[in-house]
Amino acid sequence: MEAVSLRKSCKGGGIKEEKRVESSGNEESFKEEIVLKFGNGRDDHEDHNLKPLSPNRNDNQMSVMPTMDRSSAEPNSRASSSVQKDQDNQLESAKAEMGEVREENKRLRMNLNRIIKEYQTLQMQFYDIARQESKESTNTAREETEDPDQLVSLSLGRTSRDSKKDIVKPRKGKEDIQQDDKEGLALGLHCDFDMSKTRPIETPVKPSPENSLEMKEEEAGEGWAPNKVLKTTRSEDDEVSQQNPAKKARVSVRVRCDTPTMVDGCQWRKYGQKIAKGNPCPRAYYRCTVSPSCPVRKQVQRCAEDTSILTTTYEGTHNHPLPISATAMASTTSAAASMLLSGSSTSSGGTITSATAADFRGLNFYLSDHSKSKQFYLPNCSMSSSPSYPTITLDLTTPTPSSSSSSSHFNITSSSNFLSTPRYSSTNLNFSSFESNPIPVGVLNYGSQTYNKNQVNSLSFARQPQENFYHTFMQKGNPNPNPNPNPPQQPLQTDAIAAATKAITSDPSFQSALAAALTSIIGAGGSGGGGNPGYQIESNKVGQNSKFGEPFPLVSSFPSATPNGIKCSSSYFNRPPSSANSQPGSLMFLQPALPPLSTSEGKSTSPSRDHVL
DNA sequence: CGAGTTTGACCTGCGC
DNA sequence: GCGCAGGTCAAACTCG
Repeated sequence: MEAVSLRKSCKGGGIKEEKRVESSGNEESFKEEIVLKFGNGRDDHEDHNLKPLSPNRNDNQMSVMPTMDRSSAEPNSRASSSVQKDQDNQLESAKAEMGEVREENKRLRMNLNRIIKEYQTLQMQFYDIARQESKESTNTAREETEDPDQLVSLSLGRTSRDSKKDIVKPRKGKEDIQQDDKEGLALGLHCDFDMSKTRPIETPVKPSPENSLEMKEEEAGEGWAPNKVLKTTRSEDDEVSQQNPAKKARVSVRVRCDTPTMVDGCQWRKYGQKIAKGNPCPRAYYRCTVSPSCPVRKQVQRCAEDTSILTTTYEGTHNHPLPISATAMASTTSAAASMLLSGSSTSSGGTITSATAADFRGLNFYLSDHSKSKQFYLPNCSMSSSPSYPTITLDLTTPTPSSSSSSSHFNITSSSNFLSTPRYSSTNLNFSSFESNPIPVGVLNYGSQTYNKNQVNSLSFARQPQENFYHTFMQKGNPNPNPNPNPPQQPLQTDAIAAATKAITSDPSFQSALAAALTSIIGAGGSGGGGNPGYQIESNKVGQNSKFGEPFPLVSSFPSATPNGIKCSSSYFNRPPSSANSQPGSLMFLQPALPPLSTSEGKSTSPSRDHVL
């Protein structure tokens, strides 16, 4: 996909040429794209990245051009010379594009900085308001500030209790977290609350300036009218949903696995099963049983046309502490949900919503308007989603033949629908083909603090220069400059990096979503084959065996290089610590700071993890 | 025997 | 108002 656009500009190739390039050499093309995207600030990195990668592209060209020459009936000698020229032209145009990308990155960075500042300002303002409110309701405040469990509670949405706590919780939590024993976990989670403090989405009763703004946008834009939610919610969720329309955001995770359900670290009890229309495969309904009052539910259904694809839809907010293994998924879904809502409700400018497909290049970010189409974007999975709920889908399956991303491996595609102010939207993150792409396992570093167990890699989403971020990945993923060390592996890495970079610079809230998603991918890729079949998806009962009373590791480690793919992307979520025996790298599941569910304030100020962490 | 699953009935929202 | 479909309930059943 990216290769197409690049070669277009370089060679002015026709459609036929583009198609060939895309089909035969997109992996190398992705490398090239990554270089362009990441080589934005420092020449040394640019050079380092470009030089070893250029041969790849040339090799790719060599493999492609003869075919094209044959089609144009040119002699071989002329063909080779033209290939040389093409290569030179490509180099030049690539350099030119690098410059453009550099400029773009600068702009994005400036935007990001500005957003961070705005966020900080608004946060301060909100804290002042919150303190005033907390004085008025000191009783409730004391109660809830004394609840330590809230520090590790993840939210897909917000509950009324959460909101109170959010308001009450003083800012200190953000600093305390860094000294917390459970740093890795608490960090993101706490940031989540920090975000929620600045984005009190569930207080229609007590409208603050932010809230009123949000409500306006929701009603006008997304149509997240509270009335509608009130209608659709039922007894258990009434308390929550009445106050929080965003509570109903759903996150679907599509994984390819053969087991009945995927293990996400949480404890579920099946309470129903139904044959949904259009899909002969029954949909199973599960309820979180970690806490009796936990309102979180999930639906599990196999894809009708590809029964190996399992779609798990999460809905609701955990009102209890989560084990690490569960927070991995919870953070992913939460991040995705937050991204969905912030993205779908964001009016414009500087965020992912304004990014065009061309901007994202390797990224595919699908948003479908459920008010118009009730189906997910993937034609091979027709699981319908309620039009009442915005749904984001993390697609962890291999790309389908009909997928527009062809063989891209990390796709977050922005469709025009995204820009069309959908009433109810569905977002799709397509992290494809990681089965065959064991990514180097790194440590996700969401801020200035590195939560690094084995000090193998440092994958920074916050303050590390992108060049380092990329370079680290490249070193790990492709230590050998050999043009074809392991073709299937590289694209995912580079694509993921490109995706991360672009997304991060585009939208801080998306940063969290992407970070969590990357975490998933990395873990999945690393935990796959390599003689660890036990890491593959487990049955529900197996998952239940990991009782929550047992200690959960703070750090989950995975083999960094596994030749074989995995069958279920979520396998790592419940992976026992003992299984991390052969890890050259390790992965710590940090909780990305998730702006809980979007508000207009969050949109305009785009809370940044950089700031929080 | 307790916990979890199955499954038919029931409830609710929505479109016509 | 009616029918459809999604979602939930709860008694019966299964399993360890």
